[in-house]
Amino acid sequence: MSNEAFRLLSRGGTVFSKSNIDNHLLIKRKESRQKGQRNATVLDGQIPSELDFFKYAQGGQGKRKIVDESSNSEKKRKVNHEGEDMQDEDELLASVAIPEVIHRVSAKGSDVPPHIDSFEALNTFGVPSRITANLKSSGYKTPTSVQSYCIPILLKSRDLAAISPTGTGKTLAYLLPIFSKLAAPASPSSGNGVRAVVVVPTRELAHQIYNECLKLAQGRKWKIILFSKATANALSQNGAADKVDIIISTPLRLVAALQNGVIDLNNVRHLVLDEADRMLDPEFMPQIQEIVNSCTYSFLQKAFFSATLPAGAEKLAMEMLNNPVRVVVGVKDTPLPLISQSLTYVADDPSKLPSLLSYFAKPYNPPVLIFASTQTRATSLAEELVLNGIANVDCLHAGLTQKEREDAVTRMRKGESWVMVTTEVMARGMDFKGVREVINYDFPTTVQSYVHRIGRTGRAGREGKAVTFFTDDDAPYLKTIANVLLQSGSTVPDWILKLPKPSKLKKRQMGKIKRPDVVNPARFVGRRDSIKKRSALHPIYA
DNA sequence: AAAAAAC
Repeated sequence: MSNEAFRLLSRGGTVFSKSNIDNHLLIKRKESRQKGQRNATVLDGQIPSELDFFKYAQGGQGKRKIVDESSNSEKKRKVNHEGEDMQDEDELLASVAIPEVIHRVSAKGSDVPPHIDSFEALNTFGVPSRITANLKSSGYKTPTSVQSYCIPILLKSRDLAAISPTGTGKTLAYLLPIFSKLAAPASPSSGNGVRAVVVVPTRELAHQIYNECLKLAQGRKWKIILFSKATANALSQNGAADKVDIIISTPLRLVAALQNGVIDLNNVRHLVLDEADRMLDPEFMPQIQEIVNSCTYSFLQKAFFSATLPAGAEKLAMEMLNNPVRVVVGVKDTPLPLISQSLTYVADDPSKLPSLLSYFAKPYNPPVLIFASTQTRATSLAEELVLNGIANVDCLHAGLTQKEREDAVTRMRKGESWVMVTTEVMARGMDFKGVREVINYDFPTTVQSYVHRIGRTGRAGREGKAVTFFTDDDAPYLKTIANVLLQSGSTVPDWILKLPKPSKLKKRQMGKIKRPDVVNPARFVGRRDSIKKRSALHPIYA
């Protein structure tokens, strides 16, 4: 069965009426409005519609269907029952600031440049007016904490390691200084070859950052490349690689281009590793090393960004940086307090599916993002949800074709996916502004994974909800994750906190626990061999 | 510790 057929099938039989969901949305919106009004220390944390990613998404024109329709029904409801004027719900929302968490910030290093309080202050740094104008037209008003500290540091050409929670605007914090320091699109005087490189762990994230670049690039002929096989090949044509300003790439893609001689990095002045701790993982490290070694420009600036940076990765990072400044926003390795988190006991693996179905039997806030531990389990879970009549279920993992992956992201950005089942590939960096709820169907194996996964909600000052299933098998790591919840202001049952510290042996045992390939083995008795990795839907339905 | 992701 094709992916499209999967989509069609998943549209059948809704468990919730549309109006149910709309009502739920309205309640949520009202709550946040009231919160905004009674909170005295509100900052200007609202998200202007111009800032919305949806309109930059491929094929994603305009706003998401669900939001539009809910605002229409709000309109009608008001006229019919309350006789109020017909002000659009989105205008109402825009006039109210969403409360923003005020973070503690630490900036350490020698001669740390002072932070800025407004984007206007960038004038004194010689930031081109075109850039500040683009900021304004894209709806950016006040810098977030990570932006106000990191932008001056990078503008002063310092190396930087920055740790800031999920959804706090790290991308702009490194892109704005790059555009500013490059000053103008590549010209004969700027040397030959690409001048700035951003390296990220997944293609989806690379694409998202590319879209963000396009916002800042408006009005000038910047040459920005989302690195792929095709764009790399295009560079091999006579001298094309010399007129490039910024490349966004995954590590292996870039290394392949280096080895093919398609590109050299001798003129790179700015190198950014986003999701730095992930990039310094053993599997990525050799490639990162090669990329760094290939950047031979004498005044190369390096900057590392992430929401998490375990001690080991931080040591590696600091050794790669030259007289760095270390900026920490909030508490390291801790989720945002805006995300209300809970742990749900589900006994064993077969009990998870019924638990999830009963979760969907109550009103919920779409879109929901669900994390599974493997590609086949993600596919299989998506199928089970479809077969159980959940509407607009989607699946995304790296076993799909490039096109299938891109289409899934587009549907998500357009609001067509109400339930997205995915793997670790979506855990980091992806900014789906509408995601209200994250469900960890399979228990995350590290604190970093937990923090990044649930960080797909509660972005840019919005509220979010995260539910994590755990079974008896997950016990060895339960306390570790429970402490993360506690640290960020969520509550945890007493008995979990009283658990003994897991022993090394127990942890080793947990590593050996093998979850079934599919979430409902009963459905696949005797047919397990037929499971193919590269398929959005199990062949049993084909 | 293991899966996923990277080509």
